[in-house]
Amino acid sequence: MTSRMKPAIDIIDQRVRHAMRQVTGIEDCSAIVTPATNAKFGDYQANGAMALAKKMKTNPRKLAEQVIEKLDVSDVCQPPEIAGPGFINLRLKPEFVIESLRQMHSDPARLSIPPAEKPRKTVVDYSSPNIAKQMHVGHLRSTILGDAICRMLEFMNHKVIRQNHIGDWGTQFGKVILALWHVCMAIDVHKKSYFKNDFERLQSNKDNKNELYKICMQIRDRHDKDYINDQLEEFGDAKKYFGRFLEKLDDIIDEIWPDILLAYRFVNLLDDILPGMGLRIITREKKDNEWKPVERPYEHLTRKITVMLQQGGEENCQEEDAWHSVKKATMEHCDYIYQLLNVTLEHPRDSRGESFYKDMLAGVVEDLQKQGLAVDSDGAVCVFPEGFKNKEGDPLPFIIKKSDGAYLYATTDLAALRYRVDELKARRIIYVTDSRQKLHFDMLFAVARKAGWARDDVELSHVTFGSVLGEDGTPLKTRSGENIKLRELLDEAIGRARSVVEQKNPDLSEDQKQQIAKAVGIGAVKYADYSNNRTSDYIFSFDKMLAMDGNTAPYMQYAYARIKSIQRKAEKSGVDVEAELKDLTGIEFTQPDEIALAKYLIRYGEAVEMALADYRPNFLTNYLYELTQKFSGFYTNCPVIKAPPDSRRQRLLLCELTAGVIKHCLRELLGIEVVEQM
RNA sequence: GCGCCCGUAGCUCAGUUGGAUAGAGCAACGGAUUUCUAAUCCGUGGGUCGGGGGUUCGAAUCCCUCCGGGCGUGCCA
Repeated sequence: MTSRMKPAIDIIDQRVRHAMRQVTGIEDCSAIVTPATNAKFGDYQANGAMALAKKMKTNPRKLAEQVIEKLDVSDVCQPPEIAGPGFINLRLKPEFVIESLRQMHSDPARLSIPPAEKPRKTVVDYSSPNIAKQMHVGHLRSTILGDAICRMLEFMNHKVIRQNHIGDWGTQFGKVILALWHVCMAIDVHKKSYFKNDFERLQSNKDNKNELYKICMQIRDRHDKDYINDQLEEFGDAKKYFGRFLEKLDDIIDEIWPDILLAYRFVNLLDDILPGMGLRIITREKKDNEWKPVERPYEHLTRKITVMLQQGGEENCQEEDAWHSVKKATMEHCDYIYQLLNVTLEHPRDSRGESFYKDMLAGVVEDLQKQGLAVDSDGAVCVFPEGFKNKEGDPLPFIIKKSDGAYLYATTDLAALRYRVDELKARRIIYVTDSRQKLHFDMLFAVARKAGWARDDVELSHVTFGSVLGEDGTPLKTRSGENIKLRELLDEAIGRARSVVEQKNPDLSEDQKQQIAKAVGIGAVKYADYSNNRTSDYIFSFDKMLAMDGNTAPYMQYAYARIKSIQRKAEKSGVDVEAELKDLTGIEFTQPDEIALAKYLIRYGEAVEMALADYRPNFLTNYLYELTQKFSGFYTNCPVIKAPPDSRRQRLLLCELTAGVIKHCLRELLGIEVVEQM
């Protein structure tokens, strides 16, 4: 039976608080226990007496003296000391440190970290790629940050429900369908990929308005002709070619996938350019049960398709299959990236895209109207939550239905939130998106609270993060201004790691080299992200993240590999490491490097706690970095294999636990692989 | 205009409800290798914590103000 103890800092905090309560009679005293700022003050310090003395207007030093009289920490620390204006300094007892190490050793799965006392069912909403787009750097942070949060929560025994809120509904829905139609026309009618040519022409003329107008007019003319050509009167919209094309789509989609991606970008680009040009396009609308050709502004086309689809109905049902095909192909790509990144997100298990909520959207709007929270405003349906103002100082709207009848992400997010609370029984919902969406989530939460869809027993939090920047300090893009594909970025990381392995350790087998390159390359990208404070932007640099010095994945992996090497060598020289660590009595650390490492090892639980409290993995990486630095000092000054048996045994223990912590933190909590040699 | 975030060493960044002398890495300079992986370690220099004011035993941290930057701000997500 293994016993698990709270981190020392929590034990001390509790005891000091108790003592403060006894002295002052005040219930909620705050002990403010932190790691000592300087080793000469001990291991921990309690600053709470000073803060409390201020509140009570008494002498802080005297209060501190009264507190330590009542303070019983004799099982954990040496007698406390008071310093300066009223710091209470605490030094861990060697026996406590050694006992803690023993417990960690006897509990390799948890390293003696107790699970949460009150597990909470938690929904984590993260990654959220878009349909018909390849994942790019913009998805990196949400995906891996969300993954680390899920891993940490699960480690602490919370029930986690991952929700990949895929962007598969809304405006881009119409764009995808239009893009598919272009691909169909290109293949079946024109027998050539005209949109590729058009796309390039539009791009290369982006500063020449006259030329753009001419190109758009040509595109419009072809579109009109194709559109009329694609009609079958008795069936309605786009049936002659497009209908047949959709029937075979599933079989050919892999082959034409690059075309679909390009056509999608073509439609997007066109949508950016068209407004203000006044070009009109032929389409049809059903009036009195009869289809009538009508002219509409070209730029309204994708929106029109979107609305048709959101309205559903028999006439609009042909796209359903197309939709599934595109989604399937997109998610296969995403799954590949997830596997490469080693994140615990799987399609379809964790997917619940925007489209999942489509039938709940009307109900969301209705219910808010019934409650009197949603009102008409300029033709749109809006909620005006308290405390939000626009530039004129007027109430800021949370728009849940557009004037053209379409729903927005506000509506979808409300429906999703309601579903998560009512159906998934979430008691905490964590949204991992970039900080630019802060206002949206603040308003979302305000509306959900006001509507009674999230009560006080449900915690809502928006975990924000900054942008990934290029070396020039602007958002990371290719030279031509496009988002960098995640796939390409990761491949390059692996390639760079590979060449380092090749250089440093050419004798390894092909398999080993590739395995190390992958672990190091992917690990480097993820670790670099984790080690930055999530709220700030950071500059992406392969050279820095793959450096062997400093707070990088390779440095941690190297430390781990060195320990493994020691253990292998020890075995080779006839030491049975496991047997040696069976009996852990009579240990006594004498070397400063041993003591520093031992004391730092037992603080792993503290680091996990801090990282989870604020969803900041950089606390974990900071801890790992300090741990490995302390290990390096130990490694340099304390030989293991050549040490006398008693000394060797306790040094092997430190090695074993250091490796255990590195591996657990990297692999279990951050999803970064370790390697036995590198 | 208003709101949110940010400004820490030449560069990239940490800094745990306000705590003792503000820390790393890179770059620069100087050392260490017959030694368990030198993909390493040790040392040196480098700071008006954007400026100013305030709160107090004590401020990079909290408040005010100014300067500089990023993002957001009614029908994208």
